[in-house]
Amino acid sequence: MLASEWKRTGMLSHFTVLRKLDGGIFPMGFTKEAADRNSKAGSNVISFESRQACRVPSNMWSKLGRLKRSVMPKLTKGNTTFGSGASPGIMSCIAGRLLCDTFLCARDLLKEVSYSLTQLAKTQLNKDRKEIAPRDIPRMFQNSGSLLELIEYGETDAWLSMELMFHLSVLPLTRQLTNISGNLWGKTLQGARAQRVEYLLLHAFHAKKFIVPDKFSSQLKVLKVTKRKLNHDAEDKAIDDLDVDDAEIESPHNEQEKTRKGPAYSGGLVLEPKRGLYDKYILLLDFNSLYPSIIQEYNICFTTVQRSPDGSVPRLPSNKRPGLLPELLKNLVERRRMVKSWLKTASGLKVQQLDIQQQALKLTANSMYGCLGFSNSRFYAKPLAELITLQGREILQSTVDLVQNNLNLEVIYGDTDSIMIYSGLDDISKAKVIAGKVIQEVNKKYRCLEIDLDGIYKRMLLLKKKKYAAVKVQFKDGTPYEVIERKGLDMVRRDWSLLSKELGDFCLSQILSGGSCEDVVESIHNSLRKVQEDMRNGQVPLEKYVITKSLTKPPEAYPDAKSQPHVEVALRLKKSGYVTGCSAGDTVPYIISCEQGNGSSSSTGIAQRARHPDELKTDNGKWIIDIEYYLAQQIHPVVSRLCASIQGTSPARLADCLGLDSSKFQSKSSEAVNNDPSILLLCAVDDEERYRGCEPLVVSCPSCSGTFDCPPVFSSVCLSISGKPTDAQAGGSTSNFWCNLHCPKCPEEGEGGRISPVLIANQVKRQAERFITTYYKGLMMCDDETCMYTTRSLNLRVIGDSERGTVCPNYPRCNGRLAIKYTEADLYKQLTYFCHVFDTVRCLDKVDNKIRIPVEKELVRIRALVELAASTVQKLRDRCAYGWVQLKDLTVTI
DNA sequence: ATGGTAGGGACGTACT
DNA sequence: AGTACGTCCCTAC
Repeated sequence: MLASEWKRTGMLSHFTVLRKLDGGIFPMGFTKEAADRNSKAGSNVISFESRQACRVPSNMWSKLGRLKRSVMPKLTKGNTTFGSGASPGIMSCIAGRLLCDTFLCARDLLKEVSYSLTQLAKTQLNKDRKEIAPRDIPRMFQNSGSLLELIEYGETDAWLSMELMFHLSVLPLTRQLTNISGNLWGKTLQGARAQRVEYLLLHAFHAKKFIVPDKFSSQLKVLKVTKRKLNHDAEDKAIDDLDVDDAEIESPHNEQEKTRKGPAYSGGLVLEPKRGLYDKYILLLDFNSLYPSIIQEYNICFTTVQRSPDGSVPRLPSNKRPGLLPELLKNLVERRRMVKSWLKTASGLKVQQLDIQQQALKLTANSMYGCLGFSNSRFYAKPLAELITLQGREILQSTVDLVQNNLNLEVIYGDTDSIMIYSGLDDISKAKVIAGKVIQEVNKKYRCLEIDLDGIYKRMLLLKKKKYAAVKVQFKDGTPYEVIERKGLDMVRRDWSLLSKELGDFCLSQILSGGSCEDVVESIHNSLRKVQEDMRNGQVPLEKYVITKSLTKPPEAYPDAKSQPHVEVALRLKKSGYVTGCSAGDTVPYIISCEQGNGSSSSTGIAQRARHPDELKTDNGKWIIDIEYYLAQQIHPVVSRLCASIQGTSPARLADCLGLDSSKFQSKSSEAVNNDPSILLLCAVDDEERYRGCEPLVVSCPSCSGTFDCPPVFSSVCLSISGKPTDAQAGGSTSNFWCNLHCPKCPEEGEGGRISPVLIANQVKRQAERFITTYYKGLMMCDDETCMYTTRSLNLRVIGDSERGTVCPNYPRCNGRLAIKYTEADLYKQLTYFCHVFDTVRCLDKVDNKIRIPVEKELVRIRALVELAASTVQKLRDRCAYGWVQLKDLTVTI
């Protein structure tokens, strides 16, 4: 139906049933208001139930379903099913009726950050939904006006769910899928994909007079396996009356699959990407429906493939007579081609119907392979699935070889069924010619398989396997326009905060803008500064910091959710009454665990968890939450992150600096760490500061025991690394990497005199400590802008005449004067310098032995984090006033 | 009861 | 302290 049709008044009717809250009454005037509305509508649109909840006459309740029943089934019977809110108990109540769960459908058909009704109404239907917190409901029962309002919200929710169903064309699509496969519509609506393929194959094999495999329940399988084992033990070779291949049933249970689903066989080939930013045309070619095509190309079927008894991958069939599977797929493809041809001349509602039909045909063809590899499928055929993926890998590899070796083109990436070719051309029409040539050459080799041009990228940033972005050139009526495509990057993932994603997306758009390197860097820096400022001023909405994660299992599946903090939270929310129906697939706020490490070993970094003795108390069955404790928990990730930024700092110490109760951040760190002065830097870091005039870092050489100054220009500390020392032992406490900073007194060759980052880091720490306890009283430095001379007052050597003041010893090159600074700022400056060197040393990227993070940026980052933490504290405090804290781990990376 | 594998990345714990 | 390895989540295909 068109929307205009079902939205017509009178097409749909509704009613609301209302009951009192426990121990409550209906507000004054409500009864009359409801009666008025009913008489106005001509029917009972509002009816209220003054008696106990759910007291339905025993002859009535089963009318919900089409099966007449006298005993109410247990509604919670069975697991609180995967993803769905309806348990088998509930399903049995509505037997014979179709249940369309728009939450499940939306999750299947759409890509959204959240699948809440509010979010979907906004993005799909462009409608605002009012959210009512459960805690507000009692208040709304207090007067007639607000109660009617509440009723309206409830009715709106029902309406929105239904509108969503129409919007997503759930019914037409599932009906088509069901018609194609010949299964039950109700099952398709539940999302039983494997069953659709099962029925499709059942019908096809039955029509050809094959005997189909038996269907085993999982219980039967277990029984059979144990029985078989017993038989083996007794060396009893008696024939089992339920005979099935040993390899197929036993192996999944025997091997790793017992411990939750490792892959059972190998899948698609992913090429190692040639990373980089490409700015000339890139061709994206991919095979159309690779796996269905392979089945047809090589005639892969139960009826054709000869399986080897040892469970190895079978050989390709030599049988030329088409098997059933290829025939079935061929049929689906042909039907789809026909539907698509009708589509060209169709109009109106017919277009929509045909389009859905072709979608359904494609979905069916594509899901066949997956079910061959599905261990619980009636048609489970691991050898076939393996053979198909093996062919896929070989086809991709041979295509790459052809393109590279015979056509002399550069393949920069490819995944399962696609290759990307860097043309190196500025001219799109020439690039297209190349694409045409490749397509021609590749397609020559195959009968059914077909490679095609899937897109042309103008620019592309290739970062890692499955992580890239590109400017895609598309055409509308012949005129080109550009779209940015993002694959696998942070901003397409749901588990990053909005702030981080927006910022990342902006940076990406700049990088792909084609502007000069300087402009791009400038503009990215500007945006980072802007965000930093916004965060400091509290202009970033709290929601942008929030991270949410989904549950893959129902909360009940985790009895003591030690390693699933979000699940633990979900359980608590449920118990506290705020969330009534939390189930797998729900998105829950991510809050860190209350558990502390087991204490038996040190953990990576200093991210120990806080624990408070009064964590949760129960009083008359109600949960009492220590707000301060939760506050500490909320901030703890932030604090830990900061600590990780500046090694050697304890959460407690940092909490102290941020004005928090440090006892709630107590970790097992040693006293020495707690006294580390680097924490003091946090309050003083200023990105405007320069370190000119700071006391240089003194490094002692491990070989000759002599000392020398670390270069005062910090970028020169950021040297590349000369490689691993030969005796570097994995697992030892020494670093595997070395700066090419070299002791000037030791010979250049050999191992002597090389300085490791760890050594520098230790020197920095020691010197910073010494500095802070002894020498901070006075610093003398030259006031000449270009001069770097600094000295401590304690060992001052002065050149010049005392009447004119103290002259810089760099005389005669320098005419500056030495000024004595006693300010605290200088202390911070010096410490900042140490910190700077320290962090520089820590910024070694072990992947390609290059230092990636310029020191200035690191400082900006630390400062931003400190500011963020401080403002977060306040925001969290505000939030706590309402009860549950919803702010999550902050992972904004500047 | 309710298709597949490959892979990145965060995080936690055990081990050396 | 550093590493190895497993779990979880989400994505690409």
